[in-house]
Amino acid sequence: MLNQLLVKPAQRNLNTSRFRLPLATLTTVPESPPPPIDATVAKLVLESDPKTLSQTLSNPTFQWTPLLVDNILKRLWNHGPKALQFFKHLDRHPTYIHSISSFEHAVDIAARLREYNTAWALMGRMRALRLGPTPKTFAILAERYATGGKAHKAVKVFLSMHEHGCHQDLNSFNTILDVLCKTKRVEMANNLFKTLRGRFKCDSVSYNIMANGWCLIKRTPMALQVLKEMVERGVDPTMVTYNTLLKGYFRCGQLNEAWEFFLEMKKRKCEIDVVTYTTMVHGFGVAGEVKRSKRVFDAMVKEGLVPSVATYNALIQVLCKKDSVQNALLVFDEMVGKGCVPNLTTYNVVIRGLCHSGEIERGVEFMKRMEENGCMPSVQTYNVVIRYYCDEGELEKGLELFEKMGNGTCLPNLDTYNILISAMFVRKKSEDLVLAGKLLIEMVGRGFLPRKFTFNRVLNGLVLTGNREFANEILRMQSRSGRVLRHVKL
DNA sequence: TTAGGGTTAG
Repeated sequence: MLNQLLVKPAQRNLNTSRFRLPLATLTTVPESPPPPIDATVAKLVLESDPKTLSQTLSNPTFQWTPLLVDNILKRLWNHGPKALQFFKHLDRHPTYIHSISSFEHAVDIAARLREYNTAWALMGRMRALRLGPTPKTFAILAERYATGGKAHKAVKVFLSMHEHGCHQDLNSFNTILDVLCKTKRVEMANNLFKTLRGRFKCDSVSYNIMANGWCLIKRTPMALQVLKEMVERGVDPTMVTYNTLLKGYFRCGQLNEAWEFFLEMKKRKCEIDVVTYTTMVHGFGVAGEVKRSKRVFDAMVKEGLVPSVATYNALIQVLCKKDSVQNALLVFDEMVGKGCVPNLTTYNVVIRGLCHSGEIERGVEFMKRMEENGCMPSVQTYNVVIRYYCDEGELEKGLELFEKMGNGTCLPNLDTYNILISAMFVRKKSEDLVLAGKLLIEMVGRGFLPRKFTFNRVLNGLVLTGNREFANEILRMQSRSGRVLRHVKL
């Protein structure tokens, strides 16, 4: 098993005679069910040589459409460099022209890799083709700057929109406020809000975004202040405003205040909605008040409101965490019985619950079940199961799932690599450390930056297990990547 | 991709 993994990605899956066949032939291979075309092409891109990729993609067998290209980019999401390679090669195609949404995916991917120059170049190309950039393109770039720790750049992006041929309006202003708030730069958002709220004629959405921002950083009094201000300025609070504040109280562990606020909402004849109830079910439950959580759920049904998938998910998670998986599964069956279709989150919550109570195999069964029900396991699903396998010392089973991800349609992400690399230190075996090194190299190649801690840990591990040569190889890779993370002397 | 409720460890 380990040996298989040690093979470089390019050499993996060499049963690729299928690969060279035109796609028309591929569909006749008696394999059931045939993978969707975007999965096939994504795999082809992953395993092909960058030098010949253009030629491969020029094959007239491929019927490129914006939808197909978008789906391929989504599949390659967790292999940014390959995704961009694919996009750029196709950009040189003699007849096909990328759509706005494909460009926006590419901008997103480039900015996530912190290749901001590439992102700007793509936007320049959009403009040259008269496809944009659109307000959404700027929103994407701003969000990537903000999540990459460059909030000031995000604001600059917004302020410079008009210079790139894109008009600033209230929507784009609200978007930048939201981006800053969601990345916890609430003070910065507040400054921008105070400075420009007159110019953009802020509406309830703007105030709701700010209130939510303060709640996210647990400063509920400031959120109340926003509520007060909006009323003073003649902007009516909405259900979103109230639900935001309610959630804020729960986030701070202020259960009594949350309850009082809920009663106040009722007293003022607010049309308490399903979001209000979901917030309550979740809030009381995760605080350990399972009975109260269930009571709220029952009260909601009694009042004639229909629980949504999110409401069921909240209750199921609460039962998994604070009660028993058995009871959570009863609720799962109940929701299905009532015709409420479980979604990805439902399955992920149940699978985590099962794994946490030591029933990993049942969790894996649920993975099969979700697939049968047309809900494909996500990278989070895999990560949960892999993590619990590793915690239980079943590294091989975790690696088996990891292999399945690589072969199939759900590429591993940063978390997956971190989980597996950490697991490689448990047995203190030389071969495990070598595998950790291979994983480290692979993740860097896919555009994920390991933390310094991870780098040093792997290097130290390799040196201590006598793999000095390999440790040096990793160091060379590290210096090639232009980042000096080394704190270890070999 | 203009706002609020479900997945992220005890």
